[in-house]
Amino acid sequence: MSQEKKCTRTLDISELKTEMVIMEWDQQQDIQPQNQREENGNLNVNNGGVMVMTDEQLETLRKQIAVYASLCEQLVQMHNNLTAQSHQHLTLTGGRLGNLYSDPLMTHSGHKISARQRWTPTAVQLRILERIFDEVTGTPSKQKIKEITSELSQHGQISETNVYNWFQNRRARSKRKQAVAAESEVETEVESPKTKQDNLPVPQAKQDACFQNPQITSQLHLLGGSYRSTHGRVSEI
Amino acid sequence: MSQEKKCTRTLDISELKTEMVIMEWDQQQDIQPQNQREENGNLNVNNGGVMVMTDEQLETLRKQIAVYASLCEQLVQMHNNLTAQSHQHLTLTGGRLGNLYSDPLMTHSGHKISARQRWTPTAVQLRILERIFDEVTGTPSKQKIKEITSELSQHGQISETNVYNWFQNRRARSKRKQAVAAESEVETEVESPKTKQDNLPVPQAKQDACFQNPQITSQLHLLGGSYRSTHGRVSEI
DNA sequence: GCTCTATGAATGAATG
DNA sequence: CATTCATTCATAGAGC
Repeated sequence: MSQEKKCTRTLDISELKTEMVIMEWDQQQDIQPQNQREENGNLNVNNGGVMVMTDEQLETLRKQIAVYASLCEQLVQMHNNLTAQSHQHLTLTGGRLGNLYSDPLMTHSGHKISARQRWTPTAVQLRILERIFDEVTGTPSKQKIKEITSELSQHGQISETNVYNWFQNRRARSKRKQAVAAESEVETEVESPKTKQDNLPVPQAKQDACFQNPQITSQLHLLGGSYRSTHGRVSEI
Repeated sequence: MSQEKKCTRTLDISELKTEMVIMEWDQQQDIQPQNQREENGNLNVNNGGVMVMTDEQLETLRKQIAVYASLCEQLVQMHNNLTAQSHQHLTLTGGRLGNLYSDPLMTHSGHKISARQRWTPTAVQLRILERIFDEVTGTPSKQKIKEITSELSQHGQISETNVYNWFQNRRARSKRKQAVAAESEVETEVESPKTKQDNLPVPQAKQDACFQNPQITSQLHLLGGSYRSTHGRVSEI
């Protein structure tokens, strides 16, 4: 990465921040336009299928949309700056959200490269899973799995097996992580005299000891993602 | 190294993260129905300027916001993937839902502790690993891993996880190499050389509607660029 | 410096 | 559950 690009990025982010602040204001209006259900007292819908709201509320909605639009624009801009050299660019076409459902991969020369086969939790699903994971001890029962699956299916393709596997893996890896963590805890107490490089001229040798700490390491992987920058490969959402 | 530069960016993004949490509240409505917000009185009040709109119109607004919100989330994820340094990650967490997220590793005053660095075996370590790899068939037991780690630590920073991963990868790739080699023998006779991206025989994706809100999934495809649904995990403190 | 590749690491799924 | 396998993601370095 070049120096210039970094500078640019920082700038973009700062601007983004500005917009977000506006959103906070919006949010303080405590309007819930997103709410799909006609909650009691939330929206006043009369018999004619007509909904009544104040100018102020409408204005809030509009502002929120504007903020999001602006946000998206800037995020896209940011992305383009980041990938300015050789990667693909994003485009936000007009205010209208077009329906470009085409997957570039699929449309290229009929060469179908398949999308991934294995399930990948969406951000939302993952959040929910993590929450449940913290709440519950042990692997959820069969019934519980069903419920969770049901809930998660609202946010993307998922099966009970996925959920089951996820909990199995999550538990196992959480456990192992702890074990290793405890291990390094002991190691840190005993200062090993030979831990440093008695071994010489390897330039890479200087490393922050922190990266060896499993606790930290796991947390470093905050949000993984599957974004393939090389070859411009794409797959579905 | 470029630690300072990363640090700078961390500052900006950490703040942005905070704002993003707020941004997300829209989406949370469907996910966390049990979370009660103070909705009463907000939309019913019509003192003075009263706005009347149909359900349809309202729905349009809602959708638009939802689309943008989702877009933003996706964009943020893309950003994370592009700037994959761990502490540059933006995070969208259900902050308003009692899921109080705080990154213990990152003081929001902007001082990062460490960046992720991946382990790189030294020449000596590699030689030892290769030797052991040839000696042993299959995966070394945990005990064995410990021993190896211990030995290798004489020659540089290393953790058991590193060793474990190394063997996993080494074995997997050795295997794959053989398979590909055998395959290409047959291939060369009949067909032109295949790229190594050519695997994954399963044709069409069955996870098209994999993103959270089904009604807006198609619109998310408006992004002409390459990205796909992400997987990832939230730090568990 | 920009791209490409080898490879460390993460993780869904499978197996015992 | 404990391990292992398979696949993919991300990146440090090599090469142009």
